[in-house]
Amino acid sequence: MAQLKNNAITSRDEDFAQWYTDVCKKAELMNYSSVKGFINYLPYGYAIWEEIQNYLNKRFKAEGAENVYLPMVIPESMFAKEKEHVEGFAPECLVATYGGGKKLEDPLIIRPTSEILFSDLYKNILNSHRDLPKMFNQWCSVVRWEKTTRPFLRGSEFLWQEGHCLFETEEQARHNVETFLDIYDDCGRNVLAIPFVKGRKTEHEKFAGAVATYSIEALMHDGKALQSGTSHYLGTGFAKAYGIQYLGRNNKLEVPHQTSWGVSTRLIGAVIMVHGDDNGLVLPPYVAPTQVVIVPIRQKEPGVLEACEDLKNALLEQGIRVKLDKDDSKTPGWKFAEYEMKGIPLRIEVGPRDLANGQVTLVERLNGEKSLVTLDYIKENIPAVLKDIHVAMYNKAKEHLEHSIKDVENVEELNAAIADGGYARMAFCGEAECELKIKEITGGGTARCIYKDIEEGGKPCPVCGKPSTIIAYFAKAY
RNA sequence: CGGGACAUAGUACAGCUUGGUAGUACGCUUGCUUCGGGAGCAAGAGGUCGCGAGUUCGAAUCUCGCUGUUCCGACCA
Repeated sequence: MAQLKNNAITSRDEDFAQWYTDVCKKAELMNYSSVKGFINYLPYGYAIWEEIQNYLNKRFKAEGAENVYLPMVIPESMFAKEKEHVEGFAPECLVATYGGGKKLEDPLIIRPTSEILFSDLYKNILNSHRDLPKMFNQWCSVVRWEKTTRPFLRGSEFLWQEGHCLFETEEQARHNVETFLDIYDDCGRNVLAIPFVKGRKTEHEKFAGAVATYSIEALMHDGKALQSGTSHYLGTGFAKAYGIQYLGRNNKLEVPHQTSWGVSTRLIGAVIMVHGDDNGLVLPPYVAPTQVVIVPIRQKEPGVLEACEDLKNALLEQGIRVKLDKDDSKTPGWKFAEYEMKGIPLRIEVGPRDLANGQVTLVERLNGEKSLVTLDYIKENIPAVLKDIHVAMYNKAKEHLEHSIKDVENVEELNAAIADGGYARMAFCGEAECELKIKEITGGGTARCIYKDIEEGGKPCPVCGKPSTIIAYFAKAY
């Protein structure tokens, strides 16, 4: 383990991976549980997840999705029906084989995802075209027996939401896939201050059992991509395998078109790796569990705490998430460092010196800027300041993303671009074989998603020479 | 799943080579003084040295096995 002072973290540019782990631990987002590959989500980390949930739940419900909760286990016999799906997930399933001290005749698979259980549910409740569309979502955790785990990025168990919908027509289903991908994109733009590239996945990268997968892909500070959300058009494959049917407008049995979409606690990892710096976490204001922290200085002096409480109440009334730290066993300096580690967007320092002039000190986490402002200014302008910070963070991340994108035409250029970090756009035939070769040549570069389809007359694929059919974003990914 | 590193108090580490009383710093508790960038003094609490075998009169230290964490690959949200 790297040599660290007790409360210091590894420099971001010196060792990004270690920096990431340090931030997760020192900002008290998580710690390691005693179960291999499983983490404890600590209050501060979980609170970030709750902010994401709050935003998404509102958006989902506005689209007509309803929250449900289904069993966490799937009988093995039921699992086996959709062939591609099984092949994709079977290797990473955790299976319970004993119950009540007896060996189970039909072992229970801990859900790695719930397409099957939703299909089973829909089979039973769908009768008529009048029941459609059906849009169910569930917030839950899933288990995948990962070989390598990292906090929030890849865990044996992670928290997510999975929406599962049924539609009469392919068109409606495909529209739903787009709608929810856009909601995820909005969540990045409006809440996480993270810009994405988004698009369809290549055949090689798509979800096991899907007709088409779409994803949003973020760019981390170290130049690697992170798949941050997916939306799948499942076609009728699951419906057929699991016997979902309804009586259509024509009085004939029809098979519905299915979709599923999800984001996970991986988004927390994205926030850390997009915005964090050498002082720790930097949280975008709208996902920060605490947006403003008030630190009193010499709080026993008359008037200091009163002024703090007054400010706090004024901010609370405006719906701002504010914390007043009255713990006088910690010095202001300690608190400054602590709240910077935790990435709280704004800090207000309230001490007798400034207060005598009717002022307080306002400090921005993002750029460290300190300014002396009046109490009235605080009471009136914090929402605007938070918004400015959000915009600045989004723009900074967007500049990083856009600056990284390079258009390349052959494998040599692709290799160089990927070695530089960030995304490279290149036309190719879109076949899995070529993608695998590209991965080999570039030492791990994969097609993240498709930028554009080429209708006709594509240049020869740089790998196999067949006509190119797509232009894809390539990058190394987490 | 392969390759490397690591495992000693809540945290970060020393001690191991050459076996013989469990250490340091920070944190924690109590009290006082402090408070505008990780405070000072004083007195305390806190450990079956990851687990299991073996060698030995005696193991944190030597040997073997296991487990976990971490980094780099392969595989996947």
